[in-house]
Amino acid sequence: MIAFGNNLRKLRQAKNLSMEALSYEADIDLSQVFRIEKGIINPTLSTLHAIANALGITLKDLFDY
Amino acid sequence: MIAFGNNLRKLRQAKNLSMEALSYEADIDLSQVFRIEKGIINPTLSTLHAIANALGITLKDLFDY
DNA sequence: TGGCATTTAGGCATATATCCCTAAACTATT
DNA sequence: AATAGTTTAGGGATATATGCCTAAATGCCA
Repeated sequence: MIAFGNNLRKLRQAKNLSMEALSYEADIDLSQVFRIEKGIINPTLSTLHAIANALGITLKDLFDY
Repeated sequence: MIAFGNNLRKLRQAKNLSMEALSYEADIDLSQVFRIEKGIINPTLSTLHAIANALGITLKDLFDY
């Protein structure tokens, strides 16, 4: 989960998105983005899907690390 | 979520595993496997990770559909 | 047809993901 | 130094994922 969070941060920063911008695009709460990147929580598939969409990538690519 | 469930069922059957066998290997409840394949619930990353491991594939491959 | 494995179904309790909130800490940039 | 943007942090309420249980329905093979 921590590995996934690190990868997400990398992907987000590569698109020059702030956590707030990503949370807006994905329609998930900023606190969730923070906790997911930190590996504090264990996101659900729907949240992962929303994040992938907001990043303009597929779920498959979200896990390509 | 339903699409993911259908794909999971395909992957599981391709390995000739029953839901019960997969639930045992992944150490998750049989009722969860059923509900995930049916798209009734929204699994967490840790559950998805356990399923991928039990299938002998990566998370990336679990979402390759 | 009978029995066995598998899938489908639902109820209940517990853990926790998610949302909404406030606010502090950190990082530029001026 | 001061302001603005961003990240980090945590508390509380609600929704729901998960585990455990029982049992019915379905499929399959002897």
